[in-house]
Amino acid sequence: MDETVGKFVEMGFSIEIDPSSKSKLIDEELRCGNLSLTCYMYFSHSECSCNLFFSNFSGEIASLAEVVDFILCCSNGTAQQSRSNEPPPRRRKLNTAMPSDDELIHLPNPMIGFGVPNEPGLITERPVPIPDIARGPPYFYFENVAMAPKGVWAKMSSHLYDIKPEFVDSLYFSAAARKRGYIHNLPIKNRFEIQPTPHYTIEDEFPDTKKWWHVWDNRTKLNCVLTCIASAQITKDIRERLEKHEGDPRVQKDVVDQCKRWNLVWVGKNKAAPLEPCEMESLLGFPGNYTRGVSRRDRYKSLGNSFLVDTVAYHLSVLKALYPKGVNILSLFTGIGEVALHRLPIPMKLVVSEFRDVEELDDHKIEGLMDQYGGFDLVIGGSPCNNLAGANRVSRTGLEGDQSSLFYDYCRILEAVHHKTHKNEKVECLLCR
DNA sequence: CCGACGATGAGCTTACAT
DNA sequence: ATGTAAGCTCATCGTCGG
Repeated sequence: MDETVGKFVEMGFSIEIDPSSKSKLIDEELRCGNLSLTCYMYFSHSECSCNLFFSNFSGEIASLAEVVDFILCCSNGTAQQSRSNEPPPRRRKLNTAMPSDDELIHLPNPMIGFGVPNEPGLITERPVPIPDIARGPPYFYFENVAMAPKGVWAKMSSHLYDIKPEFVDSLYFSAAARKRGYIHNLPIKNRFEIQPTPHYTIEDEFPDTKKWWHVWDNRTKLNCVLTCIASAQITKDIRERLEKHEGDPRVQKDVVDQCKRWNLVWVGKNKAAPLEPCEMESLLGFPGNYTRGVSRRDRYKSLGNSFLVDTVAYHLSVLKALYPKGVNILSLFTGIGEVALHRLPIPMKLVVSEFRDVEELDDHKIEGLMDQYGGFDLVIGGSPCNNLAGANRVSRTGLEGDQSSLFYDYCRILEAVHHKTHKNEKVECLLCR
């Protein structure tokens, strides 16, 4: 690794490697005349190795010929980095360091992670143990969409101590599906459900819908709650079609498809409507009117971006025995982890959350907060899924996307907390002696 | 400016048939 | 083993009326 970097330095590139970071992606654009390559270096702390990738101007993996041309051009001494005066050309981000087939992470079926209440398949030992370096405290809990583009979960795992993700569909904790992956270093023994237990079917969750529910609509679970809902026009069209073509099985199938597409429930005669914000709150395990105070549209948006409280609380429930006096929490990207903890009930000594911008939370600030409050027991957060989510037609650009790349800030902050925690431990040990 | 609406598929999975 | 079909998804953008 050092040799490779050394050669680049000889060629006139200044590639900075942060020695405090154990795992890092360096994305540097190199230019030479009219040639342009992007260099990706990816460090894996599990393998203590460095992988080097190049992409060409189009964002594809550069051919050997392109790399050779570039190096020859550079050796004439005309190489420069793009940070100079002129703006860099627009380029697509490369999906870097795609793992090979045997490294890809496949989604389990059924999607129950290490087990869920009321279902067989519960295990209390991880099939792949947590590496020593990642053993808590500090504990961490990271969340994102399960069905991310290929290779994303393998990469996120490699940046989080190679801990294998736990994929859980929250339909085992509610009346709606929600397929999510969680990377965490929590114990998995002696988890427990929070009370009261949730409603597991649409009928139990929304009893008023039962009398309007058509027999040919055999859904018992809703689909994943998204950030947008159907317009009133769709409800109107469904009603008109059903009244016009009563009993037509083809129309009925189309209607059910629409209901699945837009997550509609039957709230009147032939009236299929989207959920109200307060109904979504209940479905996701939040207190009533939790998101009240902003526009309806914004409520839907934040609810679509939420955790499912009962799922998260089930995973976090093991903290109750570990921290009977309360948990110091650093919450990133979202304040929803706190709700899950409120419902446990685990006493919370502190929650630091809702940072306007995680990028502003640098190592210095983290150390200051930890000195001030006595460290963090749990770092919880779900990084932005915008560029990973299947519903995104415009910019599903992967982990390096504009929003989703904030994942690396989660890693950075976690690493800083980790580092500081262990540094303090050492001081304590010396004092003990 | 704010909020509601409609148009905009791909990428990945599983299930099933061949 | 391989092909085919069906199903699902923490969304974004421009427009338009208030």
